[in-house]
Amino acid sequence: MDPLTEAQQKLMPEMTELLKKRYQILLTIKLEEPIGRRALSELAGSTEREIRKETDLLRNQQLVVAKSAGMIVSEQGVAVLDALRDFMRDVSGLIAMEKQLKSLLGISKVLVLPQDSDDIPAVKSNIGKEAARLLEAFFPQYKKIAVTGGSTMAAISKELSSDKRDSLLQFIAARGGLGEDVLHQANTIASSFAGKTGGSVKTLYLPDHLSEEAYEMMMREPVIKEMMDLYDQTDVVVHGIGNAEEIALQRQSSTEEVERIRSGGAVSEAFGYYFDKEGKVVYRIRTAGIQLEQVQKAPAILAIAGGRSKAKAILSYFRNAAPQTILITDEGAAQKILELTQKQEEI
Amino acid sequence: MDPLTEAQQKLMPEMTELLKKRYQILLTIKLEEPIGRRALSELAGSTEREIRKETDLLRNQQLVVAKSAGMIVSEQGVAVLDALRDFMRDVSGLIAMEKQLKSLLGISKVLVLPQDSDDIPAVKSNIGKEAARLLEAFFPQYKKIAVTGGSTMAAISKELSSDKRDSLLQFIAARGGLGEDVLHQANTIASSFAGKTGGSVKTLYLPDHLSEEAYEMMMREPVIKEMMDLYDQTDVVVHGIGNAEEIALQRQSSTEEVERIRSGGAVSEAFGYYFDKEGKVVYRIRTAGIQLEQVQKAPAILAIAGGRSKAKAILSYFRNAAPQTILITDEGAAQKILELTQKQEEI
DNA sequence: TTTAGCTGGACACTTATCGTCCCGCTACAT
DNA sequence: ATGTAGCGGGACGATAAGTGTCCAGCTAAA
Repeated sequence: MDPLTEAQQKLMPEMTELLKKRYQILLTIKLEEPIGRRALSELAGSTEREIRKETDLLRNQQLVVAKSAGMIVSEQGVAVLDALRDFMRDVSGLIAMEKQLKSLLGISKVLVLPQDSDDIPAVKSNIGKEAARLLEAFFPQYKKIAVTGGSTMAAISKELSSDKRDSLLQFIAARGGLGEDVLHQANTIASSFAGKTGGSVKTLYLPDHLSEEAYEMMMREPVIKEMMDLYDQTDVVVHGIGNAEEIALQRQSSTEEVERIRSGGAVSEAFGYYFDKEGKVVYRIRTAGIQLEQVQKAPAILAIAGGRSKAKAILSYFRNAAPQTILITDEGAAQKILELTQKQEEI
Repeated sequence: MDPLTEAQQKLMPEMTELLKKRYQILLTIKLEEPIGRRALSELAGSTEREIRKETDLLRNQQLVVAKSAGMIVSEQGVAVLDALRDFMRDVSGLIAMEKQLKSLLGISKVLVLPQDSDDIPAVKSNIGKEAARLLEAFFPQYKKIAVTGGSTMAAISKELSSDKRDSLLQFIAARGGLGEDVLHQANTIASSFAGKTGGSVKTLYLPDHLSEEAYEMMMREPVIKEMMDLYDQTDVVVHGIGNAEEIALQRQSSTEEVERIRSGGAVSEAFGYYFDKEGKVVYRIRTAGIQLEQVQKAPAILAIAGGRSKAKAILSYFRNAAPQTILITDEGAAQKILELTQKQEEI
């Protein structure tokens, strides 16, 4: 780190926290504009008064302007965000974390974003935005993109900029409809991606919890077979990583399933597979969808998960993840992962 | 200025003031160490509590350590001071001020130091220190140095580092003994300089307020004549600049003299000469000492004066000062000077 | 041995901050 | 056209933080 910055921090130790807080607020406003105090305080995870104090300051500094519909970031504000982006990543130690995680997880790229989405819901939007930027960078080269479901994936679709339209893009739902909220189903997300980018969409509608015979029969259907072939040609896989138990409960799985997941020691879940803490597959939901092998042979894989509560799941998943996988996460998760592994080393 | 710093300031406008304050306190401790809270609060011009709050912080940051004799700056603290020195000058706009003053006063070099010695007595020590560094840089080249009196000059002698000893140096009292405090007489200062540097000293003892005849007679004395010749060979002149009225009062001048000084519109004083606001000599104390012409033909001249109260005097003196003169002043004086000249331009 | 000056602790008091509610307004959806 | 949700700004008692001031105990120099 810059020796000047270090000296500043020595003389003003409160600077880092204060800068982080204000930067986060300004960033959140930018991501959600126009937004009011109350909504902002929800997203930032602080009280209305706190938000008010800081936004008053930001307004005085002419970084945001207050319109009747809410606050928006001024041109100057955007400039400040840009100027501080790398600095904030450095000063928070994010760059150092990325390096550590890269070697720890054995993958080529890790992106760690500020704060913790467990504390500050707005961090999810930022993760979504950066994931969207990364994904968009693949568009010229790769056209067949498989996407899963989940709120994390929804955040990405929100942040896809519509000025990168490309009608050749093909978004493929990586999984069939499951017992999840329809808004966060892979099918919904895939069509949302397509809508934002002007690409086409391939959805997969298969009810969850089929009997084995029904399942086998469906797999012989041409529409379904076509999807299975598409999975083989996938260029990019974009997926979230979940906590095994949470996901199992969300899906209203049968008690038998939950039992198998529990007894197998499942920690993480991704595209229908459950992994234990060694990264071994301990269970798989019997529904159509992309195969683990198909994911791993894709040229590019984006794995997205934030919040310290996901640390264990991330660690579990990356025990056997493909080396070309790119992880996009946040400070909270990254910190926790490094803590956990450090403890293990001590033992 | 660095765009990153600018962005930081936008997001944390209180940073500048806070940094300045803490930097100044740390610097003052360094200059006066070991020093206690009460003495420090006097020098810094703030309350004991304020000082205590900040020094507690500095101690927590391990920039200072508290010994029973007082606080001293740690190694880390010195590093912080060094790292921040140029930054503070930049962020306070001192560098910009120096440029403006250089062209305004028509001289080649101006050094502006932080804060205002009218508010913070410790600033004088800093001015003294920097003046000492500048003077020391001349030592290899120039050996004959004429010095005047005053508290400013005393501050320099305090800060002369004794590890630059040079027995060839010759310090010449630029003036005879005047009705001033003996501690701040040119003679005292000159011998103090000599003591610190290992050089020799030439003092000039002549009572103030001599009759004209006695004065003429003295001037024919060999000891005195020798001094007059030395003035001709002076390499460096180091002098302060005073407010005409203050100096006149300090010297317990006769009412006649004070009247002449007043009616002449004298604003500034330096080495016994009084200048009006156009820089014209309006009066000269009849005592032995260096001549204005002798000063102006010296290869190097250091003029030192700080505090906004000295702004008018500085401005007055530099109306006709030699272009090789170097001004060492502080933020308060510099700011006031620029304000004053800006007002004149508006009219 | 005395004394001056230092740190660290203590405490009442003032000041600023915070949580909370309300108001009038605007923009959008009905 | 009209209702309504959400906005910024104002206000104010409760509360926490900061401030001025003193004292005890200690150390080092005179």
